[in-house]
Amino acid sequence: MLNGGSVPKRVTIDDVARHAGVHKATVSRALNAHTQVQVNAETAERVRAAARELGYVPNFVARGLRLNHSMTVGVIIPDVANPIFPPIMRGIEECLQPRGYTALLANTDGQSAVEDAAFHSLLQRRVDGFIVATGRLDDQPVIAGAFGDGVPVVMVNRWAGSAPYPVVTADNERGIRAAVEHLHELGHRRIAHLAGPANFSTTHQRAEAFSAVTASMAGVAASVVQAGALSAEAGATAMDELLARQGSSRPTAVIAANDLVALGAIRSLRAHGLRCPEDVSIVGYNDMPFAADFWPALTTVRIPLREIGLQGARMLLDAIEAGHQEPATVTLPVTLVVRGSTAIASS
Amino acid sequence: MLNGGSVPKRVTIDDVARHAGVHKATVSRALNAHTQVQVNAETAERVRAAARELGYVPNFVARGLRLNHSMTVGVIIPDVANPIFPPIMRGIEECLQPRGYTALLANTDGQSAVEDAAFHSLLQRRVDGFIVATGRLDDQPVIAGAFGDGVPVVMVNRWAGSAPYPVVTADNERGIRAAVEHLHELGHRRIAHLAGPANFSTTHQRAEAFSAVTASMAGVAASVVQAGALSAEAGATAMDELLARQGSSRPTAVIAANDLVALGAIRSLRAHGLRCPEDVSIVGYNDMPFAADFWPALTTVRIPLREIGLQGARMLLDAIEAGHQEPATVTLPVTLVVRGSTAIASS
DNA sequence: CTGAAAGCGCTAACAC
DNA sequence: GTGTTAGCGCTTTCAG
Repeated sequence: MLNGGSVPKRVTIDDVARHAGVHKATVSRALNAHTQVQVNAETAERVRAAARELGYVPNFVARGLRLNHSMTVGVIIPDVANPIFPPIMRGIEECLQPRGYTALLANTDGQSAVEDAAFHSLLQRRVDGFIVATGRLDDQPVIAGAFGDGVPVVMVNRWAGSAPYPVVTADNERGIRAAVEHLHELGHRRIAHLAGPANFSTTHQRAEAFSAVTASMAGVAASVVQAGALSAEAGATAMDELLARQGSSRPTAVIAANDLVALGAIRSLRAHGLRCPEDVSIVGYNDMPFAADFWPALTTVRIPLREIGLQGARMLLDAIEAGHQEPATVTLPVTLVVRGSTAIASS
Repeated sequence: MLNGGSVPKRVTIDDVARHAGVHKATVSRALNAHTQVQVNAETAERVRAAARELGYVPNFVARGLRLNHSMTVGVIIPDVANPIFPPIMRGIEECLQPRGYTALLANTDGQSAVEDAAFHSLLQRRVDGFIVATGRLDDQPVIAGAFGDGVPVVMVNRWAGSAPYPVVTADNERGIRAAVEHLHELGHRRIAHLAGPANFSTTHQRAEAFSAVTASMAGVAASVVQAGALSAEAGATAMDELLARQGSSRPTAVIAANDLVALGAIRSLRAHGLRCPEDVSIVGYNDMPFAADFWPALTTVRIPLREIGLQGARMLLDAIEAGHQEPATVTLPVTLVVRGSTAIASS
């Protein structure tokens, strides 16, 4: 049996004090970089030695209670298993770790109830701030409520409709424009958009941009079909619908709301005996990990996932440390990555 | 400006007590499911009303300090962006959340120094236990040291050499056996293994199993080449080496240490003008997300990632709540998933 | 430069 | 059924 029943009592600052023959206040001062100067060099050394010998591990929760912070931030995402989030989280961690913070993670599966519960749970744990990736344009009263609690929040990737939080996102308008222009240059004139849910800021903007950009191009016939979700299944269904409805004036190219939807569209094409890119070109969005290993390798708009996380975390920590935050919006640049799923229009 | 400079003072249990006209101890009792019975029903209702009106959020860190637990577990993984970990984390969360725990996440990139720092940082935050996925067969003194601290640890997927911790993993021997038998049935007689690092328990076992299984099969010529890491790049390099070295007696099938290595092997094949599966069959390991969307769709050994996380978390929480743990090993079953990357041997 | 004392927000004896 | 008291482990005035 490991740890047979009784946990060995953890060593506290008092133990170290006793062992070094000083008062615990002196130990505290000696061990904190900030206050180290206040204590005699050799006393400090004696304290450090005592701490080492006893295997002292400072208790951050006690310290946090006293100092009113937890050095902890809550990260709320829909689903770690959605491939765009891991890179964002890496970016977040990259910023947090050297600054002494750690992330408390919560998945919500996009369900409001779970989201509220997670938010509340993290609030109870006194996280110093939130990074939320579950923004929806329709109301999110609970998240919006953090505003009143004075806990800083930054939105990443998507933003919320109601709450005036800072957000770091990528440039949807330019991404879509690049995709449309790429297809246009390849000779495509009938282009469709497999749009994502209208209550995500990202997919909403992409759909708007698609309409705006195609409307301004002479000779381009644009159509939009709605995908019910940002999944391959929904993408396949939407593509089925497009293929059924269009008859002879079928589009020769489609821009999907994201890579998962694009993946579904490719499956649908295959199921209909059509080839990508020979019969229909497809462009995705996000450049999710392994997008280059699909068949065909996906042409897609790359968004700087890691950078979004990094900047979001940086903005949050700055706000935490400053004690207030400004509702800034930072929009990061995107780039079109041309691979095998787009080709010259055949018809 | 949001939260203009001064954070609104958080409401405490004392505020609620004052507002409800009772003592804070009564508030505590009224609000804790456990002790609710001790208080008069209408007093309790008055307290709840007061809490609601004031927007009281219990402070878990204060409570944790008093109760000596944090309702928090540390999850140490090499890299969230490695596709096998998100499903494991989902499994972990699935168990943690309903039981009131939340996960503190740390990535280590497989570097011992980072790992030690993460471990220490989580220890300072007084996590109630650890789930570690970074096991290595060679020594990990810091992780092993947790043993002495009396903090429960469970290893998931990989295990460590030195520390006697419980572990939940998948059956490597059977997985490799299934892969070899599948290839044998397809007529392959020259089979190679692209082995992973020998200091991971998983890839070590797979390599051992490969040798054992092929040795017991008449007429099978087996060879092993070492991949330097579990990445597509390392897989491609290893495959290059295999292709260069084998000359005319080139293997007709290869079993990779994992899907990433398999992906690299496929790229190498393509670079050499060889086709998969027509010229060489490839089987991966893990059935990582999107393995079915690669080209060709990967035949691979599926390991129950989510289940590994789920069970690992369950074992940990049980140990935390019991106050001690037994060094159990649970080995979960695997299944071979046959897709497009394996075919009948052509030569 | 160091010690004494107070208190962060909470819960658990212990009274009554 | 409810109030009083003490104290979890730490940092920070305030004295000296």
